[in-house]
Amino acid sequence: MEKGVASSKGEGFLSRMALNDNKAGMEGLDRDRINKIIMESSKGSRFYENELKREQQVNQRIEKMMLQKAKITEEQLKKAQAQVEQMVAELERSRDLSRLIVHVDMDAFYAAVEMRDCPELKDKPMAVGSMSMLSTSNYHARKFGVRAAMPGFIAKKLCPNLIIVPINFDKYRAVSEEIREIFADYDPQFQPMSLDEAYLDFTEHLERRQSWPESSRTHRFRTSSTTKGEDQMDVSLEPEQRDLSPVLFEDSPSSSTCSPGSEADGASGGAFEVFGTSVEEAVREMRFRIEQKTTLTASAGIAPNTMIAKVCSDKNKPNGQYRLPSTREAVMDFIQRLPVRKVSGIGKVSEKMLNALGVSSCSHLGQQMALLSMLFSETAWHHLLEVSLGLGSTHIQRQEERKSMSTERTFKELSKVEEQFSFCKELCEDLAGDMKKEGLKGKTVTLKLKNVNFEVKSRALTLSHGVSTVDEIFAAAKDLLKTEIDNEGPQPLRLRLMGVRISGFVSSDDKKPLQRSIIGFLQQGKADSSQGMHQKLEKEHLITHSSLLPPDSLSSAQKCQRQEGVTWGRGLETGEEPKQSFFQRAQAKRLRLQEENAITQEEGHGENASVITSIGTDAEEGVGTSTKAHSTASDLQEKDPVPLAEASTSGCGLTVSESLTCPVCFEQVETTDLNVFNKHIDQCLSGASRKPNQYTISDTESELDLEGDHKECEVMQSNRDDLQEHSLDSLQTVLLISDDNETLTSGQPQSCDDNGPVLICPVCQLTQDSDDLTVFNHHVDLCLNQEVLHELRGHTSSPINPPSALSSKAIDRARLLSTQANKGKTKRRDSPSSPPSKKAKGLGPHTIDKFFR
DNA sequence: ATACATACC
DNA sequence: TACTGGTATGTAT
Repeated sequence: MEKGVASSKGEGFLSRMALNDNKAGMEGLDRDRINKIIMESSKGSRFYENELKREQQVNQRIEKMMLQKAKITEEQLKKAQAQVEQMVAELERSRDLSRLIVHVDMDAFYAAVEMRDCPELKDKPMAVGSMSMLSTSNYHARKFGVRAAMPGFIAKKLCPNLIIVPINFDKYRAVSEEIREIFADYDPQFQPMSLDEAYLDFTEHLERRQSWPESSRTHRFRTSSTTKGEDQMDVSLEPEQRDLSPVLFEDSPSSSTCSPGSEADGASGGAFEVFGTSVEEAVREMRFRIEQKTTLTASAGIAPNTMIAKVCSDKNKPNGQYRLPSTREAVMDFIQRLPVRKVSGIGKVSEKMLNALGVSSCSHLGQQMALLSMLFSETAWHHLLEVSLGLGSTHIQRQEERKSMSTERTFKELSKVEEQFSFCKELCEDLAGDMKKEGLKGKTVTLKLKNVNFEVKSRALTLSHGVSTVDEIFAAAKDLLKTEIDNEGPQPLRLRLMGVRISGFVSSDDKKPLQRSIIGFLQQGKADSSQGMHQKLEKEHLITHSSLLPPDSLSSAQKCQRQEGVTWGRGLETGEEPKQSFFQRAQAKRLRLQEENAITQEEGHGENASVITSIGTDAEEGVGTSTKAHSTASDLQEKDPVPLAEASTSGCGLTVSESLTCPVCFEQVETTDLNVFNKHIDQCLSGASRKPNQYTISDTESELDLEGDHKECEVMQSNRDDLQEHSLDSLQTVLLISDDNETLTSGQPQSCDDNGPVLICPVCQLTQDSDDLTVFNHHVDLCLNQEVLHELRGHTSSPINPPSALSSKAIDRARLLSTQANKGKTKRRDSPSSPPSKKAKGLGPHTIDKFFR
C-alpha cells in the first residue's frame, strides 16, 4: 500500500537503488527529487547496470513464487492453515513476557562524535566517510536524503554543502568503550551488536534497583570529568555547556519523551538528578549517564524481547526511548501495525517478496501465514510466524566464537596477472596476521573476486588440515586465483576487488573441529520465547523455498530444536586434582574474608568514587561476562548492591554448594564434583556455540552500514580473544584495579613469546615459568593470600553503592592497552595455538571461576 | 563442500 | 574519479 519505495513511480526504477528513507530523521523528504538525482548520478554506470541485473533476478524469483502460489489449492491452504494454527498455539504457550530487554543505540554515532569534537560541524550537514562511501550522516544531512551506505559523490549532489569527514575509527572505539562501561552497570552480560549499539537484559537490574536508596539513583550533570581515573582525554567541555546536549538535532522530537518525572533542577549549580526505580527511569538514567559521560545521546527501546526492543529503540530516535508494556495485548497491538521491513532480518529482498504477496505489515504476516508457510522455507516462515506473534529472543547472550575471518579490498582496476597475484599475497599476509592474533587455524580458504562490472564470485578450497600462515593461505588462494585466471581464458580478469577468507576453524592443538554443540544449550535455563515447540511440519512446500530471512532470526525455533536432546552428560573427569582443591580453598578463604569484613562501608564518593564492592562477588558475575567474550568492562562492574545475596545463590555460603554456576553460560551445574564442573566449563569455553542472535533493525538505523562496522568487528574479535585466551587477564585486572588504578598501565602488557601456552599468575601478573599446574597453583595461592587481604582492607565498599564507572573504566583501559599491545605484537600469551590450548584453557577460566565463586 | 544471495552494521 | 568491509547464514547444487 503506502510504501512506495519499491513500487515507485510507474517507471519502476530500481527498488534497490532508490532512497531508503525509513530511517530516523528522514521523514517527509522529497523522495522523487532525491531519487531522480540518485538515478542521474548512477545511470549508465557499471554499478547501476549490475544492480539492474540483480533486481531482475529478484523479480524472477518473485515470478516463480507467484507461479507456485497460483498452484496452491484451497485444500492445501486449509491444511497449512491448520498446521499454522497448531504452531501458533504452541508458540503462544511459550510466550515469555517476564524479561525486560533493552536495545540501546547511539544516535548517528560516528557523525555525532565528529560533531562533538568539532563544533564547526554542528550546524552543518555532514557525514562520515569518503567520496566513495559514507558510513553515516548527521540529521541535518539526512534532510537532504544523505544517509549511510550512500556514496559520497552522490551525497554531494544531493547536498552540495555536505561536509564529509574521514572516518576515525579509533575515536569511535574509544567512545564505545565508554558507553559499554555504563552498559555493564545495568547488565554485565550485555551483548554489543556494534560499536554503538547493544542489547541488555534489565530484568535483574530492576529487581535489585527496587531496594536501592535514592543516593544510588542519583547522578550528576557533567561537571569536569567522568571518573577519577580521568586521565582520559576527555573532551571536557566548559562547565556552562553542561546542559547542552550535543546539538545534533535541531528538532529533537523525542527529547520530550523523557519522563520529566525526576526533579532535575534546571539550575546550573552542582546539578544532579534522581532517577526512579521503574525500567523507564533506569533506562533514562543509563542514557543520561551516557550523555553526561560522552556528550552524545542514545536512544533505547524497552520490550519483552529483543526483536521488539530493537524496533522500539528506533521509535523515538534520536535521543528518546520507548517502552512497550509487557502484555500480550500491547505486543500484539504493536506488532500489527509494524511494517515488515522494520523487523531485523527482513531486508530489501524479503520485503519485496512479501509485498508481492500483499504483505507489508506484520498484521498481514499473520493473516497470510498459511500461504507463507507454503511459499517459503521452513526456517523462513517459522521466523515470520514468530515475528507475526511479536516473539523474539528473551535472553541476551554473549558473542559467539567467530566462524570465519576475512579481508578484502577494492581498488582501481587490476588486470595484470602478476599484480593480481601479488595483491592476493598481500591479502593473505594481512589475513595471516589477523589469524595469528587470535591464534586460529582454518581449513577452508575462500577467494572472492569482483570484476569491474561488479559481478562477484567466490572460489573455495578445503584443506585436510587447518592453516594459518601466509604461505599456507596463499598457497591455497593462489591456486584458486590461478584457476580463475585460466578459466577466463585469453582475456584477463578485470578486477575491482579481491578478498580472502578463511573458515572451518580447528583448534590449534589437535586439529579437530572446534567446539561442538552442547554449548548452545547450556543456557537453557532462561527459556527462549518459543521453547519446546516445533514439530516438524511436514513440508508441503510446493515451492523451492525462497530464501528469505536471515539466520539470526530463526532464533528460538531452531535453537529449540537443537536444544532438544541435549543431554548434559558430558562432564567427565578432568585431570587437575590439586588445582581444584586449591581453588576451593581459595574460594572459601575469600568468602570468609568477605564476611568478616562485614562488607559495609560507605562509598567515599563524590563523583565516581571507585568503589569496589566485594571483589569476589561482583566478579562472580563479571568474570562470567568477560568469559563470555568481551567487555572486560563488565568484568567487574561493581553495580550489584547486594552481591552477597547473589553470591549465596550460587552456593557461596562459605562452602561449596551443591550446584555450581558456570561462568560461561551461567547455568547452574548440578554437581559438586569439580571435575564435572570443569568439564562443563571446558566445553562452554571451547565451543560457546550458540545461535548467533543478532537482531538488527532492518534498515532503519543502519548507520554504520559501512566501514564503521568492520571496526566493530575488530573490537569484538579482540574481545573474544580476551575471553578465550586471556581469561586470566580479567582477573588480573580486577585485582590490579583494586590495588591501584594507576598501575594498570604498567601491569597489563603481560606479553610472552609466541611459543606455547604461558601461565600468568592472575594475582601478581607475572608470567610463570613452570608449565606445571601444581606449581602454578601454589604460586597463585601465595599471591592470593596477600591480595585478598589487601584488597578487602583497602577497597571494600558498601554493598549499596551507586555503580561506579571507575573500576570498569580502568579495566577497559587495561584491556585497551593490552589490545594495543597485541597489535603491537606484544601479545600476552599467543602461541600458535589459539583456541586456548587444552592446558591453558583448562586452567585459565577455571582458575578465575573458582577463585571468584 | 561449494557457490551465491541476503542481511546487518 | 565514482558505490565498502567484515561476518553470519540461508538456499541450492
